[in-house]
Amino acid sequence: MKIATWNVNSIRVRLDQILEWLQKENIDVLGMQEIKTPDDKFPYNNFRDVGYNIESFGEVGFNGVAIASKLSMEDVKKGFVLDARDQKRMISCEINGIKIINVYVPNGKNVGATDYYYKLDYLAKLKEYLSSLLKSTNRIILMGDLNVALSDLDVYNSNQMGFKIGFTSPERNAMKDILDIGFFDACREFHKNEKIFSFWDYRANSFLRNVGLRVDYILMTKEIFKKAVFCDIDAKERAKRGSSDHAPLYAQIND
DNA sequence: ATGGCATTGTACCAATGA
Repeated sequence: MKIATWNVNSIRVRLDQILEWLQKENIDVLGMQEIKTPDDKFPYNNFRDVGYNIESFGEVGFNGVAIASKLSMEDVKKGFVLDARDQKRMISCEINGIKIINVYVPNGKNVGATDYYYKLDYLAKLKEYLSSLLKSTNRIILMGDLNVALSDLDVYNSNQMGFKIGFTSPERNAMKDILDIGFFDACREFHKNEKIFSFWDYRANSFLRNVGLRVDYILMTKEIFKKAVFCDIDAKERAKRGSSDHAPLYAQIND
């Protein structure tokens, strides 16, 4: 099974690029974030036409998540009590007996802002949710834009990042707490000691200068990770004209 | 130190992103 996650920054603008990539890479399951489209305007049929089941959980203007899957999705869940602002940030389903959770964690705006505490609260509640889930299954994949860079290897310049949003100690600790309850950071496991990024700002030629961050993840429980063959970031998609500011991540799991 | 760019809605600008 080939799984992927991509912060697409508008599903409507990126539709052709997404469909092309899905088919080229033969992706079975794709979690998307920042679709920026309410469900009544979601391009469902474009996905169905190329062989994907599609579920979305969107809202007007911002946020929004979706899952496209060639395999049938069971127990689709949209909206969780953990979101204090009731924004459209999480969708989950079960595919081949694996619980797949697709999440778009709040970015936090500025360190110390109310949005920052909303983000920390969200991460804490996400951990609680995953902890309770682990009592009933050890087959979980958590994918998405977690908006936190874990280590020095995940930022272009750790010296300049210490007090910036996405790299403060409380955020990184919240993320480590999630890993500590039993998740493997798949991309990092396959790229030890390597600077790898999944996001490059549109501004200041960031991509060409490789000024990036790794804030997108595929996390797997041990039960799933031991079947993983690779996990990588496809920066070629970020290089394309008119792309999202995030690149897709993809992983292969052999069953 | 700031803004740099792209997207959205209702729009000729403000809000959001990270």
